[in-house]
Amino acid sequence: MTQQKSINIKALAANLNLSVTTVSRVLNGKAKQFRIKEETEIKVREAAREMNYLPNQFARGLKLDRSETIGIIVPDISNPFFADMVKIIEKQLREKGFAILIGDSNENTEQEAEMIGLFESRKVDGLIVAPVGLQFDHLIRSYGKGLHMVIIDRWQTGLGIPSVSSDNFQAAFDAVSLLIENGHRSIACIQGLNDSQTNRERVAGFLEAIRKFDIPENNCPIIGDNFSIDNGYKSAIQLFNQSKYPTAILALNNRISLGVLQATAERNIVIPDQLSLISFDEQAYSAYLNTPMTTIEQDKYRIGQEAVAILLNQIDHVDAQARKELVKIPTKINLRKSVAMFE
Amino acid sequence: MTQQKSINIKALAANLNLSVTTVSRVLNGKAKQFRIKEETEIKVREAAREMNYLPNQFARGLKLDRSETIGIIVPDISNPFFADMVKIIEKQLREKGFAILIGDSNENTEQEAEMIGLFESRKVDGLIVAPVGLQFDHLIRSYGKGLHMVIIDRWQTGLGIPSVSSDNFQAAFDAVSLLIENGHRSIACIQGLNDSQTNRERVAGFLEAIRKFDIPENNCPIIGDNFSIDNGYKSAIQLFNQSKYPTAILALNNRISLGVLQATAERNIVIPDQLSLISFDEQAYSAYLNTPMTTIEQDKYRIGQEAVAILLNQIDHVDAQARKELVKIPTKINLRKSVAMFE
DNA sequence: TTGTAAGCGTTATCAC
DNA sequence: GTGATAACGCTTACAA
Repeated sequence: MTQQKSINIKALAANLNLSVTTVSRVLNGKAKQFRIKEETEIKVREAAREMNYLPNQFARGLKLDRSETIGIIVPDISNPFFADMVKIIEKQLREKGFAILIGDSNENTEQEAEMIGLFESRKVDGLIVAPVGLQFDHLIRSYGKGLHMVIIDRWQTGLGIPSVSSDNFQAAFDAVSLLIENGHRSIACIQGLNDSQTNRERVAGFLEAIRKFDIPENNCPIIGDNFSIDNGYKSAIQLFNQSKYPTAILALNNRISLGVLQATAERNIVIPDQLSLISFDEQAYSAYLNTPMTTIEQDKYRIGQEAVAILLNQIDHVDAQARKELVKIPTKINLRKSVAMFE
Repeated sequence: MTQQKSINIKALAANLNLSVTTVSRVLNGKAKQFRIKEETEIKVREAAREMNYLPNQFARGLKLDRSETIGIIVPDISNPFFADMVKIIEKQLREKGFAILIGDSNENTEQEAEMIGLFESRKVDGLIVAPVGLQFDHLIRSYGKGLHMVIIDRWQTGLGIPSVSSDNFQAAFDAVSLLIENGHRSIACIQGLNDSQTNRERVAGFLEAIRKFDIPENNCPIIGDNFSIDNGYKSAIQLFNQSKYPTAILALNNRISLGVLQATAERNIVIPDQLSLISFDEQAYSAYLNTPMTTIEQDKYRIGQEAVAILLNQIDHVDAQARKELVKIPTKINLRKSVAMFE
């Protein structure tokens, strides 16, 4: 069975004894502008609905050089953070009539670049991309060629491409301040991929808080090297093997804190009695753990909203000069039982 | 800044002093077929790469009535099950050269139907859809019109549309059998949306196991009415309020079991000492909970693989008659510490 | 071995 | 108020 040709504007016009021009005008909302009889307009609209007319977007796109389609590329859609981002962005764009092409780069820069080609040849009107984040030249090149683009989450300084990201520095700073205000004087940071911008900022916020409150840095180890469960587990075990381990841990993402939980269960360390824990990334389960976890939650909704707004601005040629290079979105802390007053 | 026109086949041909025909043939891999000089072929390929030629898919699609694009519609991409499905399907289809249009129906049938229109006008070559699952006529209509389609997860009997789904009956049957073999004689089932096919099958499997082992049905309450955390929580509390509550719970999805966890924490019920628990849906956190949870894991990879295979078959007009209406994919149990020998 | 030209379904320009 | 027609960039039947 082959896809049945759906009706086209020519057939629709023939059916109505009208020219394609008139039909096209009505269907594009230009009836007033061309002073088309109201009677005609109604006839056209009704027939279109009845005959289930759907404009062929190939023909439309070819003529208008516009697809009403936006591409989204994320490094891993099975990561709930990105899945949520996609959901939010898809909804907003669909409400504006756009369709969404999705790409999962699988944390692979080469695939990311390939996808951009795939999307360019499908003439996307713009691109929202959460890059792998280690190389950016292909992005810069496409943006330079005139492809409308917004980067979310994993930006980098000096890219020249509009970006939207959480205020990771402030988030870490606030979380650590909270721990300190609760009496903690020895706080460990289990970090992720060292040369990602995200990690750098979170670590910087951690350190800044330590310094501001004059906590000896020696009491506050920064360990770990990637964003995996395993790294969280191993780093925690490493801490627990010391005679006097820190009274609190800041985990720089949700995988790391899962690893920490595994380690505490194994060592029978009770949270928060023997260890306080704050983790980046609110998750569906965060509130339902044995000890509900205090988390740093990113405002995905606002990140998506800003990204969409900036992209549509680019597409509409508006505000070309007023664009900020980086929009920082504040985070919030979900205070739960995994943080206790120490001493 | 407007999107810079990328080079077209005409310009490319002019640059090479060749006709567009020849260039088109080379680029479509028909060089042999038309006995184009190898020298010419190489020249063309090099120039295309150098000048960064990308075929305009509007023009191509208009001519060929084919988009090399597949639509995927899911009811909620923030649900990790569907996010994983999308990841798997996207990868497989991209490897075959397809781009993916994504739609999130937000558990709303009307939006689902609207999206199908959006995708049809973009001339998707086919559709993989996990429907909301309460109404199917719009799907049947589109499929009847010749839109290639595969349904995953939430199928229904008698649809006439090829479907791929986990063997929910067998999964529940196996899980309950396991509990019974571990000495449990009073097992509760906390169910989800009552009139969804998925729920029906899982409950049927639960009952079948109970009967097969001659467990009194009175000892095995089936309660709950939707797939939410809250329903899991309330149902569990309802059970715990009885003087003698069941020794084991089967939770029909991951949200429900989160609610159960919340209730056990609140009531200081220790898993598995006082209660065994098996939950549908393996999750990232399942293995890292205080008591690692025994889960029923769906084989998303195989579901995706089968769905893609069936869809591509439809598109290639192959095997039109050999198609099965429903492919059932076996599940597996991840045995962890939340199930204990009772007595 | 390569080229010419028609046609896919729209929209926009110009004409009436 | 409405219509005829060129053009968008590609593939392909037919020519050479």
